[in-house]
Amino acid sequence: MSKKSLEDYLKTIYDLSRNGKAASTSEISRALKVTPASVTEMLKKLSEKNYVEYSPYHGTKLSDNGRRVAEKMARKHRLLERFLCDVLKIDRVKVHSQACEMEHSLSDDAEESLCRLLKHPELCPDDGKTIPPCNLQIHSCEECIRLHNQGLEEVGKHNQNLVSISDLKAGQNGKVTFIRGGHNVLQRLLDMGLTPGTKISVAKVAPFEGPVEINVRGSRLAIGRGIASKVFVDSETPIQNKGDSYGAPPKIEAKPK
Amino acid sequence: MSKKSLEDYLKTIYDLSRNGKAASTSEISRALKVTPASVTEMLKKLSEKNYVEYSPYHGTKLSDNGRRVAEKMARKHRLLERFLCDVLKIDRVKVHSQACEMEHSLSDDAEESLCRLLKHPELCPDDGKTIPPCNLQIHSCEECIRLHNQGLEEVGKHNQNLVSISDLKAGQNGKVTFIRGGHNVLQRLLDMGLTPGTKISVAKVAPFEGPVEINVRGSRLAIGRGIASKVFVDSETPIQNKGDSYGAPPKIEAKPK
DNA sequence: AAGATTTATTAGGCTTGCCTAAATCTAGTA
DNA sequence: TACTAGATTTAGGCAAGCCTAATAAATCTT
Repeated sequence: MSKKSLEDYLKTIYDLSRNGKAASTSEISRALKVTPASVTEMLKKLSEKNYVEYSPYHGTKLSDNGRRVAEKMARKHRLLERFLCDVLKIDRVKVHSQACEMEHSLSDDAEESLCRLLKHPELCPDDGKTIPPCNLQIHSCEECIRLHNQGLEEVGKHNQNLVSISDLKAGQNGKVTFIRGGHNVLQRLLDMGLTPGTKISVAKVAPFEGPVEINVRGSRLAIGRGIASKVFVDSETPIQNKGDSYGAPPKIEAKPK
Repeated sequence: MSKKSLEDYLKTIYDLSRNGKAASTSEISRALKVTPASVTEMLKKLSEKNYVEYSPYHGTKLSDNGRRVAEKMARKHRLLERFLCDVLKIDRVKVHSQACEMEHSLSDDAEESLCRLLKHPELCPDDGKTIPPCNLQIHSCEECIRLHNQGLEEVGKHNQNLVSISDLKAGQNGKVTFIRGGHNVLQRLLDMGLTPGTKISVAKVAPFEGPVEINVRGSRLAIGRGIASKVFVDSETPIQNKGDSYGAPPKIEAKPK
């Protein structure tokens, strides 16, 4: 399977299953402009390689593995859009398709440099979706800049699926792992005791972009949605599985030749 | 034929035939890391589509058409190297391979913006080769900036194969069409009468990067190699055909089925 | 200038990702 | 619960780009 088609399929499934539901074959087919038959074929391969959980006739979801890849692509795509838009001043309507082309060939090195160049942006210019954080083994954008200034080229990578607190539902919990933003943000969070390593759980999520209430070290804390979106946790409870439309997915088996 | 393989083959042939000689099948095969058999197959297709002049057993050269594509790719590649190197500060040894990946997906829009962002660079950081000029219908980098500041998005494109005066051999001639550089360069050339539209011919080329003597409007002029490399002409005599290793290339015919 | 060596081409296959047409499953409706 | 429309999967094919092995042309040697 070529890198490009792997990435395209995973990205598509990622986008289609953001609501927690499994992506249907026909949705994928429409999004990628290939026939449903081709999609089925591909899903079997992706499932074999453990990128997706494919349940014939019932839809497809990403595995942790697949989500990792998809999130990486989403990050590269959105950073590229920002770059094309903010730096190269490309017409906003052309930005999306050009980023789609380039996302497959942007190296991880270039991705990180681009992130620093763009000052660690938060949102995609095209659709306002948040840009997933990097997978470097660091705890904040501050640290990224500091390490880079010190000339440390090689920074370890982790593979966690980080989720912003603002994307968590009430009841979910996790450990603070990454903070997006500079001095100010970092300082404010420090003051509230929300430093990397801290375990939190979400108590209540106010509707309409209102504040999020979280439990930290026994006490209750309300933080605005804005700042919550800058705090990423390594989630302990599986996210987005409540809209699950089937139980234990019947494993697909390779047909005998 | 996919865009990527088309571009890869043409770029390879372009690089291999810079000395004016036809590229051999085995050289291409080595460069692209595919077997000679695969190269032969591809050359037939490229020849059918008029990208190359393929003379079985005797080597391959780019057609004007093919050179245009190859030059475009070379430009994108080298601009990308500059960008990765100068702006993203990517390790110099990694820059070439990353640019190779990205060159196929960089749009023409982005190419031009990148050129402006990088201040119309002249040389590739990797190997010091010159970056081919853009194919916009303008006569200098000055004009590019001016038009862009006026917010004129759409500028016509021409399709000429521009060649730097410093790449011409004695006896070749052409019409000045594009000048790379800002005010200073433009002014100096203006003073010498070398403005866009002027016809020139090369009288003598001094060895070891020495000056180039050219005939302009009846008088003789010696200019340094440095400034000569900034003046591009639309060449009237076919360039690089003296090392020709075969006469009229026997046309390949499609075999009957 | 005739064989030996290198270089290039042809023939025949393989894999990937796509397609169309036919069969099969699911879900909604009577 | 049986039927049907729509969604999905299976079966069989095709084109692109690559490969290996066999053949043919060009070039080198003596």
